[in-house]
Amino acid sequence: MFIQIEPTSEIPIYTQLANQLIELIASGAIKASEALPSVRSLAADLGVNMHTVNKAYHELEKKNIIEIIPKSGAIINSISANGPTDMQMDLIKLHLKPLIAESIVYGMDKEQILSITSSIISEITEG
Amino acid sequence: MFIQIEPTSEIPIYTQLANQLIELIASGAIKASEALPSVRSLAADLGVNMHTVNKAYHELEKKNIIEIIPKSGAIINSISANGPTDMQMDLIKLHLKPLIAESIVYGMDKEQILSITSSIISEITEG
DNA sequence: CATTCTGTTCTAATATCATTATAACAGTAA
DNA sequence: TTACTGTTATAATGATATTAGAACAGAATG
Repeated sequence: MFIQIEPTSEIPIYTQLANQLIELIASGAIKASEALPSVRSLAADLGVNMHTVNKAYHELEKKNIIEIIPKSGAIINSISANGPTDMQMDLIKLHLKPLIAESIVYGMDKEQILSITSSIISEITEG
Repeated sequence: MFIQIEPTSEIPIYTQLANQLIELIASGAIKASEALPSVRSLAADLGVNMHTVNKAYHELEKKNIIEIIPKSGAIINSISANGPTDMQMDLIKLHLKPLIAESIVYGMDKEQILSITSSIISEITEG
């Protein structure tokens, strides 16, 4: 499990962790029905508190990305074949919009924005 | 100035404000060399504290989107003709990556992601 | 020149969030 | 039965976010 936490980042540790787990799933490095490490073991590996990891896992569960089985562990849900739900789509757009607006203000045009988006997708899916 | 603040949002007020100002600039609703309202008047309009607006303005100044002239006011910088600086580009990518990874996990493919990105750009630039 | 407006700075209080630390509990797996 | 699991509870600490009030000094305006 290749995860790197930066304790001094302005991004909360549990968010960094959730984001990196999402990237690992998106890349295929972790696959559906596989189990995530226990909150205690991952916390020990990363040098953070158990509750911090637990919080990250519950964030992923809220997004329907993993399923937490009480007193047992967490397993990864399969990637939706139907695409995102309306709610998922709305949240993605909500967070995407300010970033795109910022890109425009920085002087990027439509082609440039689509180009870096495309390159990030390749970066994730092709490693 | 069409700005809507949701006090109960999990997104801090100063971030909501900064984001909406960025969108107004990206859309052309506010143009370069125009002055932003004073922190006191905008705070009164929005029903928030002066310091909250001041914080939003300084966020925009850190991003080189506006220039704050001490004891005078804030004016909007012109959109960069050279495109983003390396630092600006890196930050955009850093924040874009987890969103794109999340989209992939939700079952979106490359074309769908590029499609909604394109639609958001149109939404911003064409109103 | 005097008034008003401006951002700046300071202190202060409150609320929320993030993180860590222990500890105990109850279900699961070996 | 033993070890491991997520759950829950309490507590403390530090950082943020927000509001409030006040004073200061430069800028704009009449």
